[in-house]
Amino acid sequence: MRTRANKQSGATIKDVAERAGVSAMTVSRVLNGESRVRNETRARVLEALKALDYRPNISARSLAKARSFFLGLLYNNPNPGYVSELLVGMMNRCRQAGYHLAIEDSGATDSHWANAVELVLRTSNFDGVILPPPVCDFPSVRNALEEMGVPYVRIAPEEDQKSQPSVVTDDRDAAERMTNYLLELGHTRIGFIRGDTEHGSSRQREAGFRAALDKAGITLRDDWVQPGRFTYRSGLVAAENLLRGDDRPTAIFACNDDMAAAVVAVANKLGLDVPGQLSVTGFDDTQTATTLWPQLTTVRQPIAQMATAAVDILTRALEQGSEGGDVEIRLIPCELIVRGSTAPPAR
Amino acid sequence: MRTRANKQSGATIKDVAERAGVSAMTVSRVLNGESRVRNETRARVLEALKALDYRPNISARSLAKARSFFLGLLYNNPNPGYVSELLVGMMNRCRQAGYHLAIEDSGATDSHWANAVELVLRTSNFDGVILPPPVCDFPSVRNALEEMGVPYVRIAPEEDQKSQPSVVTDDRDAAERMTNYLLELGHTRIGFIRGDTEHGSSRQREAGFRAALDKAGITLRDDWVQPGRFTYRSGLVAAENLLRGDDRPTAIFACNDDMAAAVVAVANKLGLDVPGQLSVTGFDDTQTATTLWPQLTTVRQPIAQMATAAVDILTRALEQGSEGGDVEIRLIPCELIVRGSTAPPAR
DNA sequence: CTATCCAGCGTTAGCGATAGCATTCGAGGT
DNA sequence: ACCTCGAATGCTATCGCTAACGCTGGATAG
Repeated sequence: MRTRANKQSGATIKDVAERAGVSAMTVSRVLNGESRVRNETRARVLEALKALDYRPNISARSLAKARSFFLGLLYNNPNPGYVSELLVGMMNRCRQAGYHLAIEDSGATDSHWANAVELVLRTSNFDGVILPPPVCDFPSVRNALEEMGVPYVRIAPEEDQKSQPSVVTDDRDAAERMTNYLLELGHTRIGFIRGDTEHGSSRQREAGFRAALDKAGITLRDDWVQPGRFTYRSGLVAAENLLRGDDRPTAIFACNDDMAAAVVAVANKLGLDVPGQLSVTGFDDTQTATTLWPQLTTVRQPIAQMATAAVDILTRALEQGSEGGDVEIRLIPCELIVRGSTAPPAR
Repeated sequence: MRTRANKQSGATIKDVAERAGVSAMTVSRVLNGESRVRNETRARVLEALKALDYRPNISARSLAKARSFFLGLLYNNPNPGYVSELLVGMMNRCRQAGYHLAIEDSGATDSHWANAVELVLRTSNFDGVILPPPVCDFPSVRNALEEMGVPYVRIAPEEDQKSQPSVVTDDRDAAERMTNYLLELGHTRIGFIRGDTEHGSSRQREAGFRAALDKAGITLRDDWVQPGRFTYRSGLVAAENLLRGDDRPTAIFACNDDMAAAVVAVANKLGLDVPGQLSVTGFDDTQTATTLWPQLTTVRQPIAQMATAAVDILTRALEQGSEGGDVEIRLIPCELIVRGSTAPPAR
């Protein structure tokens, strides 16, 4: 007889029942905090539970309940800081909700994912799946999930925001507020560095930036919008393009902190004082933002909050089953954080 | 009847068996690539499998096999880059080995962990657990695991390296090699910035550093060994202590890249050229090392390799069961990476 | 005083898969 | 022709737990 599963003690619900002088069903009821069990009976069961060091067999429970109590996180985010914060937030909430979190990754993008996802789901029985950016916008992944009938939440998706449960951010609005802040400081010559265009948030941020300039009646010069890929290195190139020559912007809005850091580096190399001669803003409020000197004015996304919200939405949907009412959407607003990298333009 | 578990298609092994005109047992055998099944039969089963879009129910399999096919990663590492790389490495290997990876965290340290770990294991049935640093050296965690009879591997543990399966690094040796490299460049005035003393690797690195100096017959000045906590900020303080005044070291060995970056920042502020007037070395070869200018000479730990090794060791031990032979220890050597932050001392 | 109801608990029947035999069937030995 | 043997496959009993329903006895209603 193989006792590997229950290791040493290996007390089953039956053993507990026997010791407490009740049926296994009653023990199960106590365990699940369920319905009516007399207090005295409950006490006896609890005593037996403790005495035998009972540990429920999750597989058996899952089988009977037709639920695995595992949520899957399908991620593919190259930003370790982001992922890390997300993970911690999710884990905490999962524990509270009685779920576990399993993670699956694949370095690939979009098309390669269909197979990976199918494979994963074929061998996992997740109750639900969480899709952070950019995976949340991969059609192949969403198709696979829908075909297999696996519930999922998306975090900060760009498309179809309303059709599926998701946690959405106001990237666009935050970018607009950030731009307004620069305008209020007196800047009119503002450069922009894009993020990876595969990320929806990247496009949102640009949209917000443009909207603010538009409303202020400022025309954006084409050569002041530079491509970037969220990496420090891409930021260097973009910054050099923006800052060479004398006819340069007095402020630069970079789509994330790493690229903003690159701007600061280039400015230093060119002998431009930040923020005296050049204001720089980032996005995300990662570690980089405060590691740098001067510290970056940036936009903070409450990542942990987004993580818990995602778990909440998903577990709630699972509890409700399919009768569940509306598609739940939760908006988590970003926060503008002003630090030392911005100032009024030199006159 | 609730079909929630198997969602739409919901074909069970029985359905497959029926369609293929065999017994469920035979299907199971095919699925597990097991023993003798006639080719023709196997083909029929495979066809049925595909036709019905069969997906095995992991819970049922786990129950019958007394194995969950889930490994738990208990982590508490504040370094997102490290964790992230670890995760990816583990996930890939887990997938290959037919396991899933579940993660559990708790912000707490040591003592607080006992409860957390117990709780986790009580509700999870992990087949085994992986302990990266610094959790691998928390006695409370190890005790809990041993009491519950859950197999585990440790990554880069400091204590009891031989008594339990683990993946070990040669931090000490690498630190010695790095120091020798500085000595060979001609440095004799070398400062050192410690890491978090809770991490075993931190102590190992210091030991290696001291050993190299010893062998070279160089006496280390007490005030040239500064405390640090692996953070950029702690590096700033340490660097200022080391570099103020004229009687300063010509090289600084920082226990990780972030602190080395801080040293470079302080040097720049003081107008010291790196590497002309000051050589700086880091450890870990994180993103920081190459983001900086000049790029850091550092030590690279093959984290992904350590991750896969850990999974390998654990799964192998699980397959073997308890008869398994020796405790498996795998050494993953570090690599010295020379970049631009080091040079011979100015004369 | 009897019918009704429900809290409190037990019984039964699976959930979907696999282990451990039992069974079948054809090949080869004597 | 009978027996042995092993490859290929089926049968049955779990694995540990819970849903669904059934039974009991006392409180309540009429």
